[in-house]
Amino acid sequence: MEKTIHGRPYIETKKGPILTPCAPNGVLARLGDKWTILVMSILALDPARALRFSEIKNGIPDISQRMLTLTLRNLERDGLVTRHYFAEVPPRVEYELTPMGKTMLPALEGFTGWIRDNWQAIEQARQRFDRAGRS
Amino acid sequence: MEKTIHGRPYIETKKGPILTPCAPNGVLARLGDKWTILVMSILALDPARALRFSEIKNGIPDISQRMLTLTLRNLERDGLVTRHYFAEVPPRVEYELTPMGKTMLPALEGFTGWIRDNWQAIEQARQRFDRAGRS
DNA sequence: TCCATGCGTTACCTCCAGGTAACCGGCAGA
DNA sequence: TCTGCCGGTTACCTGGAGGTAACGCATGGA
Repeated sequence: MEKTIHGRPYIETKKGPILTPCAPNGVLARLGDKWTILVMSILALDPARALRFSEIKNGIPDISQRMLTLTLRNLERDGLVTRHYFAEVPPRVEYELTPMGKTMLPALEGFTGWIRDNWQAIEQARQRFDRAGRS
Repeated sequence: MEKTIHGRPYIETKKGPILTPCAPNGVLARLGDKWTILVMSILALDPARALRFSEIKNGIPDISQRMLTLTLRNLERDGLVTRHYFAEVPPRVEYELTPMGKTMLPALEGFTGWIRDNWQAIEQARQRFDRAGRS
C-alpha cells in the first residue's frame, strides 16, 4: 500500500495520493543551509588530508568564525566530519571527512550536474516572470 | 587556474585552495526549504496529469494555504511548474511540471539513494554526540 | 437571503539562521 | 609588560521563513 516516488513515500487513497512524512527531509534542509556544502567541498578537495580550522576559514570567503564553528559542530554531530584537538599552544584543531562524509558529495554529483545544466534557464525564467508584472 | 570539485569552482593559491562564489547555491537552498520537494514530488507522481490546487493541498499533510501558494509561485517563477487558470466559478487552477521540472527529481535520485542508505547512521551519530555531553 | 465553493491575499506573530563584535586562555617573543 | 597567536564562546541584533486566522469574490443552490 505504501509506494515511493523518487524516494519519497506516499499512500494511495480514493481521494488521491498522500505524501507521508519523511525523516530524511532534514538532511536536505541541512545541506541547503548557507555554509554546509562549502565546508564539505573544501574538505573534499583532498580527502586524505585533514585541514586546520584556519585553513578552512581562509578557503571560504566571507564565512565568519562563529558560522564556521557552528557548521563544523553540526557536521561533526551528524558523523560527517571528525575533529582532532591538539592541546598545544596556540591550540591546533584539525578537521577531516569521515568515511561516510567522503561518500556524500559524490552522491550529489548527479544533481549538481543538473544544476549546472539548468541554472541559466532558471535564471531566465525568473527574469521573465518578474518582468511580466505580477509584482 | 579555475578548477572544480564536485561541481564547485575553486582556485589554487600559495595559501591553499579558495572556493569561489557559486550561483547555483541558491537552487539547493530553495530545495532545502520546507515544502518545495513535497510539491514537486506530488506533481511528479503522474507527470502527464495536471493537478488542481486543492488536490495538491490534500496530498501534502499540514501544508497551509498560504505556504502552498507561496511555494507554487516560486516554482512557477523558476520555470519548474506552469499554472493554468480557468475563469470558471468557482475558479479552477491547475499546476503541472514543465519539461525542465520533470527532469529535476530524477536528477536528484542519486542523492536520495544516499540519504536512504545513510540517514540511520546520521541519526545514530547525533544521539552519540548528544549523549557524549558537550551539550 | 444566506451559505458553500476554490483560490487566493492580507495582517499579524513567532522563531531562528545568520551577521557583528568583543572577550578568553596560555604561552612566546618584543 | 604588552602583544599576537588560534580556536571558541558569548551577547546582541536583524531579516525572513513559516504559522494562524480572517477576508474577498462570483456564482449556484437551499
